[in-house]
Order: sequence, then structure tokens, then C-alpha cells
Amino acid sequence: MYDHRSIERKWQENWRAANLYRTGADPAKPKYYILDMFPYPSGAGLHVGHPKGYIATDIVARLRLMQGYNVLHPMGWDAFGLPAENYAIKNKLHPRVATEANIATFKRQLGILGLSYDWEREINTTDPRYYKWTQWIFLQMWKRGLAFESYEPINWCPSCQTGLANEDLEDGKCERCGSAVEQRPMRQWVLKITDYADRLLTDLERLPGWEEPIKEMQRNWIGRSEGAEIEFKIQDTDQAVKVFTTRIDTIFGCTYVVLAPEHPLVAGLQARIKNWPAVESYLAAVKNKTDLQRTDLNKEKTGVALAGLAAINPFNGKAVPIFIADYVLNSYGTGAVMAVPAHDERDFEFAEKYDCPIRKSVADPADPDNKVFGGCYTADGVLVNSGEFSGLASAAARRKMIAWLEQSRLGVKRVNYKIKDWVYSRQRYWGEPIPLIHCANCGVVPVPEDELPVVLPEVESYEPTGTGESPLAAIADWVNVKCPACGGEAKRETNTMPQWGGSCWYYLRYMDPDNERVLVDKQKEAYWSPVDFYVGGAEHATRHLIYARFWHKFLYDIGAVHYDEPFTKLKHVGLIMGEDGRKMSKRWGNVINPDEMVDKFGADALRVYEMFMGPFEQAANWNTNGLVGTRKFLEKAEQLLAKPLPVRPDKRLLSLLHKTIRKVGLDIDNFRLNTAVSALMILVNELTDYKQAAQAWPFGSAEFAVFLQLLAPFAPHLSEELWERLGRPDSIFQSAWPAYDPALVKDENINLVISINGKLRATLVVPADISEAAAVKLAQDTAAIQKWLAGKQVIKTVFVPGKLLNLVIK
RNA sequence: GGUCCAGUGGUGGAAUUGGUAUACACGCAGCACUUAAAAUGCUGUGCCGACAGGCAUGUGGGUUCGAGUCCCACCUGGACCACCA
Repeated sequence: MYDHRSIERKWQENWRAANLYRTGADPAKPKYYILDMFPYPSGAGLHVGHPKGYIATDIVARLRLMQGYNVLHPMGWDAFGLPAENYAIKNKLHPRVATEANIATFKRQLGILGLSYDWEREINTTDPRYYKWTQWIFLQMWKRGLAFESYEPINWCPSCQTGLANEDLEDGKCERCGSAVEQRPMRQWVLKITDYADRLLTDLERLPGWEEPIKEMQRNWIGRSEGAEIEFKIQDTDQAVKVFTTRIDTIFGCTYVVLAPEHPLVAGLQARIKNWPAVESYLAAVKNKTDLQRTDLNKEKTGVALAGLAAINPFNGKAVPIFIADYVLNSYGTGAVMAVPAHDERDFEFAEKYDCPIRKSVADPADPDNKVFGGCYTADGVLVNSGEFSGLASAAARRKMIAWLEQSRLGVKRVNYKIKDWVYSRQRYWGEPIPLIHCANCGVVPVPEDELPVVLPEVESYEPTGTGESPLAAIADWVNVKCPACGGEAKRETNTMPQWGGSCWYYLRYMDPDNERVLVDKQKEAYWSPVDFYVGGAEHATRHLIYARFWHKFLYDIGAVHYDEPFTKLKHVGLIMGEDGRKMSKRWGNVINPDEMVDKFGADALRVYEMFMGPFEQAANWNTNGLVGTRKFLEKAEQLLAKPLPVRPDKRLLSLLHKTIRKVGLDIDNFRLNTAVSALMILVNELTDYKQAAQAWPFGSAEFAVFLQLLAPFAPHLSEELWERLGRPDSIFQSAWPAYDPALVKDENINLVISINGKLRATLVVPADISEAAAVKLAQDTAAIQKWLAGKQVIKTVFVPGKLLNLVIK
């Protein structure tokens, strides 16, 4: 009987004792670096969905190991950040204690799945020996002006009591706790990711191994748009307002200008604004709105004219009114737009409400009277009412108008990005301290590199203060230091880094986890980089995966790494949902615990099941019955060897074995693990049938060993056990992956499909290399075909060698 | 509103990428074993039809000797972004 409990325990202990999964270092072998996105060890432990990606990469890692690669397959813990800290606060534990306990749980849960990690390279982002280098990288950025202090209003989560980056929001709410965020001006550290926006975008073209949807999400997030920045002089003043537009071709249709309420010119021109009380009350109303209310698309647009002010359109010299309205965002472009209601739906909606003129300047060739779209036409067309530019097509007009603008020094060509600089400080305890010191004399001074890491101090109360200060600010003997530059009284920076800091470079540390001299040894980096295959959740597309590419490119620029992209191939894992089709969560009571499943059915059955559920990238609902099915499959495989039977070689099954070698190898390479499993099931079914019918075993021990090798990446414990029972002294994972024999994979006879007018009418068993003439002759001699040909004429034959013959009749 | 995916039996899904649609698994039904149940094994299982055969891959068109696969329009569901000028 298949006793998974003792088999799995036995081999997990043996593998550990033999250090079987230590990273290979044979210089004669090629390298393969396969990586999972490391988890943050939450208090809830793993549910069955988490290991899906880990199992899949484990299968690839084991295949590569058997194929003779030096495989780097590490695991670690992304343990800083809000989830760990909130969990600790809730359970009244120190975050460090909670994190350690959670890591122990995770590690045990991963352990019982039989994953082939090299635990000698385990890393933990909260380990000072690790975050020393996170701090070091931050300092390099600071030295090059890529980390800077800012006082701009940022997203503030009132519940988590910290500032957040744009990437940390979901629908204007805090991604962690769901509270509506507020805009709050505060001192913060910001990383200038916008300096890298263009490279982050264009280099996506150099990543053919990434899935297109993920790349598309990054493109959208970066949001490059090309246009022009144009100066509108403000009438009777020496001031001007700059607007950004991608549609300069519509500028002759501009009938007003809109400023964001926060635009500095509003306050600057207060004296000239004749309806200031109305303006002031509008500003107050806007200030009271949450971000969510302000960006609600369903709400009606509001605004107020700045009476007494007008802007001059540089193209036609016409004066147009100026409004403020909160549909214009201060944070994008110049915070001001030229409004063209005839060709922009937002402007159109606003213009109708406030009775602004609608002036057409681009004609739709298909609709010259502009009757469609209720008077608003947003696509490209041919310019009309546009002075010397009339008659040009939109694209050509944009080029000429920008040239004219630059020549007249009234504006410039401009590229804007949606991506914003990365708000990098958090007013929380559980993160890497930012290694800077504030000195009254010298300003901001870096902690000298030889004094890194700046260790997170032990603290009595680590709960957030809500004052915009981190809890660290209250620890006087940590905060007060001597200035490294002048020796005077100074204070440490008390903000900490966000969750995403440590994960920006961890994949480099696995290459050289214990190095105390540099973040990663150059030679080791040159050997292992880049990551050959990276697997994780799609939710990281616009956060971790953009941040990490940004940091990696920076490290490339300062010569710390030899290649400018970290991950050459990327796949996202589809979620495993509950049996009810909902996301697994305590709230729905639909969480399936892997420990229980492993105990009941075995880690191997769970591994095979999770791969068999469907295409890897696709979400799938859990179904314990399916797990019972893969368990039965393993039982059948185990039974094959249960009692000795005479060997009677069988050519058909030998051929099937070699086809399976080919299919399993190809399927793992293409990450189609569900069909690899089904190929193994077919083989086991055939072997079982043969055994029952013939009371014999069609394979010698060598062939059965090959079958075990094919099964081994999926069900390592059982395969290893049967391998041993077969009398093999070494681990199955030290054996070489089998090659298939091309002669055995080829069929001598095939089923030739005979169709008439494309409809299947017969299948005939024929030699694989049958000629067209022979096939036609054979078809004509077949009764089932003759019936259809009677009284008709064959006007054409289509022959696909080895596959089908189609007769076209009339 | 924008961008990108996906619609195949009762269910999860397969289809060598334009060539036997429904592999494999679950579920269900029947039979065997059993005093009985569980477990196991065997058989059947897209729909209509007694058979011949016909009809089926969200809907409607098209291309082709041949379409789940390619093209056009639509419907439905999902993911991400969202007043980005």
C-alpha cells in the first residue's frame, strides 16, 4: 500500500541530510536561475493557493537539475512592511517576534511539500546583514540625486497612519486596509523613478520572455504621452500659463483655459480676480472632497470662472476666459489645460454646463457636418478654421504646429508620463531605517557606508503615532547623534522604507547571500544574472516588477550589475479560488489548508493535482475530488511495481514511453504542466491495463526507471522511493533526464482520415508514408467511401501526408 | 470610458497551432465484489435518432477543400487602468 506519510518524511530527511539541493557549482555546467516571488510571511500561514507557483518552479528546477544544469533555486522572506506590522499590533506581539514565528510556520509548510530549495541561501529582508545593502543602495541613489526630500501633498492612509505611494492605492483606497486616502502635505523621501520612465518603457521591447498582458499593464502604468507644452499669456499681465496637450491640432478650437484649483497662479493672481469670494468658496469646497469624490467619473463637473482674467491663444491671438475646475489634476502635466469642447468630451461636458462656445477646428471626413457625437468629435481628422494650418491632416498638423511653436518660442514639444515619483518613506516602525542624518549646520548628511547598517532599534511602543512622525522619533538615544560631517548635534531620519524596498534587489543577494563586502560579488553576479525564469502573482505587475526593474537599471548604471534587466522570462500564476468560486479567505470560510491535504493525500498528490487543475496562468476553483483523482493516479503508479511479474517486452508501450519522454520534456519547457500530467496518466493507464490483461510487465527495469524519471519532477517522493526499490543506489535527481529515441517515436502505421467535402467519412489504418495516389486508390476501394462517391464526380483531392485525404465531389 | 484576456459536455479542461472536437480527470449511471456500506474493479456517459445519419466549441456573417483555431460585427464574463488633457 502507498503510505505517503512515511515515504515523504523519509525522503525529506534523506535529501536534507545529503544536502541534495545545494546550488550546483560545477564550472563545466550551464547555469539556470529559477525564482519564485518570495512571500511576506503573514500570520495566517499558507493556503493551498500559495504553493501553486512554488510547485511549478520546483518541477522546472528538478528537470534542469536532471538535465545537468547548475540550478539556483532559492527562497526567502519579504518580512518588512505593513501586513507584518499590523498583524503584530493586532496580536500584541513585537513585529520581530511575530515575523520569526510566521517564517517558521511558512518554512515548515513549504518543507512538507518537498520543494527543492537551497536553504543555505535563505534571505530575510529584516535581517540587518541584508538590509545593510538595501540602505547602501538607497544612499547611492541619494548621492546621485535620485532620492530627494519633498513636501508635496501625498496619499495618506488615516487607518494605517502613513503616507503611501501611488502604486499602493486601489480605487483611491489604501490597498492594505481599504480606507479612503487623503491628500496630506508632509515631508517625505521620494525616489525619482520618472528619470527611468523612458527606459522602463522602451526596454520592455527587449523582454520577449515576458507575457504580453503584463508588459501592457506596465506600459499603461508608465503612461507615456507625447504632445506639446504651450504658453498662453495672461492678458494685461506679465504672467503666462503653460498647458500640456497631446492634441495641439485642435488648438484653434480652444475656447477657454482651465487651471487645477491648486495651481499656483490662482493665488498669484488673486488681486486681479474680480469674483474672489466665489473662487475662494470653490477652493474650500474642493479641499473638503476626498480623492475618491474628486475623481468620481459619474459626478458632474464643477468649476468657476476667474472673472477679470483672460488667456491669449498664441496661434490666433484670441483672448479666452480662464476657469478653475477640479476635473483638471494638478499632478499631471502642467496642472492646466486648453479646453477644446468641440474635440474633447470632458471639455464638452463642462462647456455645455457653463455655456462656453464650442468651436470646431477638426472635421471628421465621414461626417463633415459634425452631427455625430452630439457636436463633439474626438478622433483625428482634417483641420478647419485653423488659419494657415487648415486643410492639414491631424498628424501632419501636430508636427507643423509644434515646429511653429518652437520657432516662435511660445512652447516646446513635451513628453509626459502618468507614472509619478515613488513616495518612499513610511511613518511606521517595521521597515528599514533610512540611513540619513539631519544636521542643523550641514543639512542632510549620509550615514558613512562603513557604519551601515543603521539597525532598527528595539522600542517599547511601535504603534503608529499618526502625527506624521515615525515611532522611531520618540527614541531619543537612537535619534540624537553626532553629525558625521561636522561632529555637531544632529538627528537621524526617522521615517522607514516601504515594503517594496527590500524586494527590489533580493534576487541578486541569493547569488551571494553572505557577502559582507559588497551587495553581490561581481563574478557571481556575472555568472548567475539575469534570472532565467521568474514566477509570481500578476498583482505585482505595476509595483514590485516596475520597482525592481528601476533599481536594477540604477545598479547597472553605477556598475554594480552587468546587465540592465533583472528577469528575462516571466510567468504569472493563476489564483486558486475556493470551492465556491470566491477568493480563498477567512471571511468566506472557504480556505483549504495545505497541511491537512498533505496529511490526508500526500504532498505528491497535492503537487500533481495543483499542476493538473488547468493552465498555469489561469485561475481555477479548488475541488478536493480532483485531488482524490491524482492520489489514485499515484496509487496506480505505485502498484505497477508492487509484485514481481515476468517481463514481456512490448513494442507499442515502448513507443508510448518514448512519446511520453518527448511530451513531458516539451510540456515542462513550455510550462504546460497540466498536459504533462495527463500524458503521465495515459502511460500509467496503459501499463496497468497491460499488466492486468497479460499478467506480465512490458518493461524491463531500465524502462521502468525512465518512467520514474518522468514522474520525478512532479511527484519527487514517490518516484525516489520506487527508484530505490528498483535498486538504484543514488538519488533519482542525480540521474540524467532521459532522451527519447526518434525511431521509437515515429509511428509505422497511422490513422488516415478520409473526408469528403471536409466531412469525416472514414479512418483507415495505413503505413505512415503512404503516397497520395495509394491513399486515393485505397479510399475508392473502401465501401464506406464508395457509398458517398456514387453518382458524383471527384473534382479535387487534398492530401496531407500522414494525416488526411479530402475528396471534393460534385 | 480605455487597454488586455477569455467563452468548448453536468464540472475542471484537451486539441501536435488551419486537418479525427470533447484527450486526461472529476461527476453521474449500471454491473461485479459485500449480509450491508465504504474501498476497489469493469462498462457506459455531448445532443437528436431504432438505424442510416444529422446537429454541436457564446451569437451572426465571412475566408477556405476543410474553422474551436484566421477575419468582421455583436453578446456575455473577467483582469488592469481610469477626468492623464
